[in-house]
Amino acid sequence: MYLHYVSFGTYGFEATRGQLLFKAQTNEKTSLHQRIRTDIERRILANEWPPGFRIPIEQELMQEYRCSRMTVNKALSGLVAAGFLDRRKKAGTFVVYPSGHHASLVIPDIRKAVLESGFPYQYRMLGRSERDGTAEDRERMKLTASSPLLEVASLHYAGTNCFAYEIRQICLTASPEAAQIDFTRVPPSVWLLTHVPWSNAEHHIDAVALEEDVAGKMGLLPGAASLKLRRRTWAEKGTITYAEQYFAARSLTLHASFLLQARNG
Amino acid sequence: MYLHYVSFGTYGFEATRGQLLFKAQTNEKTSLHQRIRTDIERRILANEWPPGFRIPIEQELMQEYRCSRMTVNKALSGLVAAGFLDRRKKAGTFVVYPSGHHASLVIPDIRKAVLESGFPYQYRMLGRSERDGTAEDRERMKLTASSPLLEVASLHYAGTNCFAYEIRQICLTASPEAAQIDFTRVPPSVWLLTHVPWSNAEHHIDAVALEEDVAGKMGLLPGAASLKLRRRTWAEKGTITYAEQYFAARSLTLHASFLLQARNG
DNA sequence: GAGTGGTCTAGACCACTCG
DNA sequence: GAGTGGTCTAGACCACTCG
Repeated sequence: MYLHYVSFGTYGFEATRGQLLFKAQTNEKTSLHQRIRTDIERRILANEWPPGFRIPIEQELMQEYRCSRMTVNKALSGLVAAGFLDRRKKAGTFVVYPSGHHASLVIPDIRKAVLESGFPYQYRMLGRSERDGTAEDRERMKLTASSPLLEVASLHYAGTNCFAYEIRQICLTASPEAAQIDFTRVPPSVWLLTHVPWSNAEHHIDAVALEEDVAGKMGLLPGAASLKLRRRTWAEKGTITYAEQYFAARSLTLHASFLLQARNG
Repeated sequence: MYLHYVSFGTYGFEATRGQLLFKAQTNEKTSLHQRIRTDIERRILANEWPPGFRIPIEQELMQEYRCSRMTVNKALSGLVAAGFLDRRKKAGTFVVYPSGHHASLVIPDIRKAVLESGFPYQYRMLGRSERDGTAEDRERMKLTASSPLLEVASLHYAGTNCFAYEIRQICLTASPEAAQIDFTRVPPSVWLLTHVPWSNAEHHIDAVALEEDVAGKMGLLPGAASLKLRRRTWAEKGTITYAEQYFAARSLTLHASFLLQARNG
C-alpha cells in the first residue's frame, strides 16, 4: 500500500480531491499529512468549513484521502496546535471561532536593527553599579529572594543619532560571572545571549513621553515620544535579567505577523 | 507491550529516568510522547544539552524511554516545530543556537482592553466615506487592482478619556456587504470579526508624536506620545481591511510572551 | 452504551547527506 | 555505502463524553 496515492481512481468527488493532492505532491514533494493539513486549512480559510462546523470524523477523512488513521490524525493534530480546530471525544472535530488576534512578534536585537537600517552601530556604556535588589526590583523581576544585582545603563547609536537607551539589571545570583565582564566593550544583551543561550522572555510594549533625565541622555527633548520595551528573561533557575529599552519615535517598528499557534482561547 | 511503563526496572540510569517519567505520568496523566518532550526540553533549558549538542539518535532514545520509534519521533518533531532542535538526515539531531527573540503577542480587541481596564467602553464614529483606492491605498493594502474603499474614522473611549483613534479602510471588492452596515452603531472591527471570521493579519507597531489633527480628535496636545498600530487583514481572496489605531500613551500595554514556535532561523 | 478521538506499537520503505 | 531521519501503515487498547 506504499505509493498508494499513485493509484487514485479518476471518478467522483473523492477521486478528484485525490488527484489534486497528488499533483501538489509531485510538484512540491510535500508529505501526505502536510497536504491533508493544507487542504483542510484552505477549506477553513475559504469559509467552506465555517467556525463551529463539525468536520468529518477521522474514518471519513481516511476514506477521502485514502490513507491510514495516523496520517489523518497527524494532520488534524497540527491544525489543533495551530488553533484552527477543536477536538472533543465523542462530539467530534470543530472549526474554532477565532477570538481576538494573536501574532508572532520578532523582538529585534538592537545591533541588528541598527545595521539593518543602514547606519553604523555604536554602543556606549553610561554607568555600572552593583547593589542589593530593592522590593521594587524583586517585584518586577519576580524574584522570590533578595539578590545582588548588577545594573548597566547604556546607549545604542545608529550613526550619530541615538537609537535606544537601555537600563538593565542582571541577577548576580543567577549569573555571578556577569560581575567579571567588561560591559564597556560588550553590550549586556550580547554577552547574555551567548552566555545564557536558552531562556524564556516576557515583553511589555508601550509608548511613553520621555522624562527629562532619559531624554537628556538620548539627546532628545523631554516629552518626546518613545517606544518603551520592558523585558524579563528567565531560565530554569529563575529570572536572569530585566531590561527597559527606550527607542526614539519612528526609529523602531515592530513587525508582528499572523500566528497560527495559540489562536484559540 | 501496552502499559509498558509500569514494568520499568529499578536499577541503572535509564530505569531511574523511567521511574521519574512514570511518576510524572501518574500525577498528570500526560502522554508518553509529551513526557519525553518535556524531559528533553528540560535538558536543553538546563544547558545539560547546550546549543550545537548532538542528542542521541532515535534508536537510543527508544531504548532510554522504552518506547517505539514513532513515539520518540512525535516528541522530537514537536521540539523541532518549537525551534529547540534541528534535524538532519545522516547527521543527527542538534540543539539549535537561539538567535534573537520571538514572542507571541496578543493584539487586544479595543473594547475588551477598555473593559478590562475597569472603565465603561464607548464608541463613536467620526466619519464615513466611500472612495476609489489611491496608489497609496493600494500600496499599503497590497491590492493588485484598484477597488472602491469604505473609510471609517472612529474614537474609542474608556470612561470620559479617549482610549484610541482609529481610521480604517475596508476593501469593498472583498467585502461588498460592508457598504450596507451602519457603523455609527457597530464598530467596524466587531462587524468584521463576526463577518470574516478566519483571516490573517500583519501588524506594525511604533511610537509616534501625535500630529495636530489626530491629537485634536483625541483631545490631546499635539506632540503627545502615542502607540500606533497598523494592521492589514487578509483572507484567501486578498486584503480585507487596513486599520491605523492610535493609543494614548500608557493607555495600552502590549504583552508578548516567549514563543516556542519559530524560534530558530 | 457507543461514538469519537488519543495514543502507542512494530514494522516498513524511502530520501537525504555525510564521509 | 551507510547512518539517520521522514513518513506511512494496520492494528490495537483506551478514555472521554454525549445522549
